[in-house]
Amino acid sequence: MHPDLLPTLAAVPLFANIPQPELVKLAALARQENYPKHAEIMAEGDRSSGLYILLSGKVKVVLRSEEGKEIILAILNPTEFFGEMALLDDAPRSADIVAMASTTVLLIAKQEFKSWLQRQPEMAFVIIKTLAQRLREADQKIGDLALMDVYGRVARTLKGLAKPDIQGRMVVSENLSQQSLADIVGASREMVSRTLKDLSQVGHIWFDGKEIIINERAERI
Amino acid sequence: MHPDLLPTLAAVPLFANIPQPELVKLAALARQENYPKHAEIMAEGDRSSGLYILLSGKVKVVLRSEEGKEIILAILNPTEFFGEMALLDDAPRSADIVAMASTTVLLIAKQEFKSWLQRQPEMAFVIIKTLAQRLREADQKIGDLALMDVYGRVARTLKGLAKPDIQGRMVVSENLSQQSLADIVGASREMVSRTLKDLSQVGHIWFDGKEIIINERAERI
DNA sequence: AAGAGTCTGTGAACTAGTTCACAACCGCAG
DNA sequence: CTGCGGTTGTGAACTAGTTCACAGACTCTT
Repeated sequence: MHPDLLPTLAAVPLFANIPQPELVKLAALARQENYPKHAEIMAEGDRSSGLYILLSGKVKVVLRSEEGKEIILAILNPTEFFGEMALLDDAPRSADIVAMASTTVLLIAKQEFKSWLQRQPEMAFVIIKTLAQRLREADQKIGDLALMDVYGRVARTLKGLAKPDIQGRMVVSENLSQQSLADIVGASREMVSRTLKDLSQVGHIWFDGKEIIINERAERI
Repeated sequence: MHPDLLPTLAAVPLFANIPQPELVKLAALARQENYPKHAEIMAEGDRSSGLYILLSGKVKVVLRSEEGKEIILAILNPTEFFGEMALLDDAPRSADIVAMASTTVLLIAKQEFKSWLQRQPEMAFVIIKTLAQRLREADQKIGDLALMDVYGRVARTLKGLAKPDIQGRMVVSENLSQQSLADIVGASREMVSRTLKDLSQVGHIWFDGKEIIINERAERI
């Protein structure tokens, strides 16, 4: 077991309210796995292997068409979990999980997790909240795809990805390629390129090296 | 209280495993409400009022753009519930609920529901499963919108709506207008009209009065 | 520092889907 | 039966977005 696993576990929202000694037991039972960039952590159609907790790195949840087009459903960061859905309803996975950087995950076996869920009803609530949150975001994305044009989707996505930096500016730092952004908004890479140009010409965004700064004063970016 | 409420309640999946006497208490606490066709049961931005259980009728969950375009996120039928999301995370509603026919709902107050959830952990599991199911469907819809053309989306949607009838044929009976179908797949009414024509010309579907029969033998409808 | 691979910008042709406009149709209230 | 609101079919013009093609910029690696 990795030495600093325990403090990391304590920071996972899913394990909030779980007493320290219990976490130690969990850490002993769980397995750590490492994946290089671009590795497929789970593939569509897989039967569930367990609950994954992202310890470091970054993963994307994607769907792919036969022609190779892909859409990113979500990007997950450390302390977030995935794999719970297939776990809970025993249906095969419906999306792929791909490492966007070198990442390590903690894998909790299905049975292990289920018995935990029974003993720690608090965890069930965290899961409910997370699922509700994700469903809300998914519904919004459906709305965006059906009701907005590419310009609007790109603008909204940037806003969603931005986090305040030290100077209080809203910054998208992710080091996100135009292709990834295109896969998030469901548009072609070229279209995203043109849209970013437009947005920066109107003054809604500007570039600082690899980062994108967002002008919050524009109400309708 | 409506006389045959109790048997109806017993059929609600959310209340599976809840002992009869408890259900009686619940029925006493809950309120019934009626809505005519087209009525807005909940509007976007509302604060949560409680958990709604659909007793009879049919509702749609929709998002609307400023220009009046709308996309149907889901259609709910009796025994299904809604309103749980705003309830659980206290965020304002993100979609509208509109009656598609004359409908009656059972409204359980927020506090009521929450204390139930505490006392009946079984209910939490049902909710988790339902949310997981809905999230799965939402993700699929995102994939459809981003990766398929209108033809594919209409075909898939029809398949999803179809239910086997007495003769074992897969039938969409819902009495669904082309406009509604268009709002489900995220396309224009005209496009749906043309697509249905195509699908029936190729022999993937055909019409029997108001019903649409789906040819299952076509693997790739 | 050179070369390979990846990412970005942009013009031009193309196409899926929208929008508009209108005729025909259906079902039902009076 | 008659008329009227909602639904459907279809042509034609238009447009947002895709696809293709290619040039330039950037960034690793060795």
